[in-house]
Amino acid sequence: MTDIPPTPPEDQADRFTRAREVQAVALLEDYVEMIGDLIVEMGEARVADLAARMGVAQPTATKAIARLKREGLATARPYRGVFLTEAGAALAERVRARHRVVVELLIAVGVPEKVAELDAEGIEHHVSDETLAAFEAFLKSR
Amino acid sequence: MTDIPPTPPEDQADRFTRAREVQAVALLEDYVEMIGDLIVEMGEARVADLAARMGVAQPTATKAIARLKREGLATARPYRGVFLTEAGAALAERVRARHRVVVELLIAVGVPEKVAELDAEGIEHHVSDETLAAFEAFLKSR
DNA sequence: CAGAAAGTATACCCATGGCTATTTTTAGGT
DNA sequence: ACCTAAAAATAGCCATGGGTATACTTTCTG
Ligand SMILES: [Mn+2]
Ligand SMILES: [Mn+2]
Ligand SMILES: [Mn+2]
Ligand SMILES: [Mn+2]
Repeated sequence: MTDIPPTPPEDQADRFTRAREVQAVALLEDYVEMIGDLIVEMGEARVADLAARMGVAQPTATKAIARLKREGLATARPYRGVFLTEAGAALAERVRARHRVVVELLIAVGVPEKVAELDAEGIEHHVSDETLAAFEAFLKSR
Repeated sequence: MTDIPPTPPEDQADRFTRAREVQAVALLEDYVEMIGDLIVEMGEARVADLAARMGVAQPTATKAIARLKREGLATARPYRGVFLTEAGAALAERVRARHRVVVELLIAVGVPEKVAELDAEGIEHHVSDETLAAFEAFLKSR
């Protein structure tokens, strides 16, 4: 009869480490998605519009764009708009698709639409590929 | 025939503002939950154990405890353990219950248990009371 | 009960992501 | 064309949350 080995602390720590890593990219994900939206809706992504939609001051958006550039997700020419790189556009597409699935799943299990939209904005970033696949399977099989 | 009024930018911004607010309390929630766990399992919550389980260096845990004290969620006597206040214990209980429900819901929609545990650690903080209620109703009605 | 080991606090460092105030550039109107 | 208004960049501030290195207590052990 073997005892159940107690979970070692560093294993337990993994989930927190993961959550912290996710948090670090969450902002980038929301920005690339929003830049993509603006380009589609407006033909271009201006810093002022980006800031307004993200609910931050304009210099905050400018700094976020600087980070996107560093990460190779966006380009920008001073006083002109912001553009997505290949990588940025690809990320935006994945993020947009995941966002949709998360909202749909929440609605499917009975969350009111408005609330689903609100909560999904934070939840989405923590949804792994495996969880996303499970969500899609669940939605299909209803 | 009225057009559908386009969502004003500041409304869109609300969800991002909310996500940022949630993020600010997420760490506190995980710490109080873990402090509660340690007290139950070990009889006391030591800084070193807390740090190990959270996956951070010891001074990082010490600083987090300072913040918990400031927020009225914990007390601590130097070189002795950490304790929860009434408010801290109440928060820990709510957080623990919510965590369980989120994990169960993920499993219920087909997410593998291991993955559910991982993803839930981040997701839980973004689950509003309304969404939590919907999750509970869904789990009950299966 | 003295010395060593372990645990904790403290002092600094860094990056992120908010902000306001100000400067610089671009765009528009007369 | 010029002047002005709007947009964007820059500078400088703050809090948070991560880290190392080191000092200080407490605890254990011979
Ligand atoms: Mn989001
Ligand atoms: Mn989103
Ligand atoms: Mn958590
Ligand atoms: Mn948790």
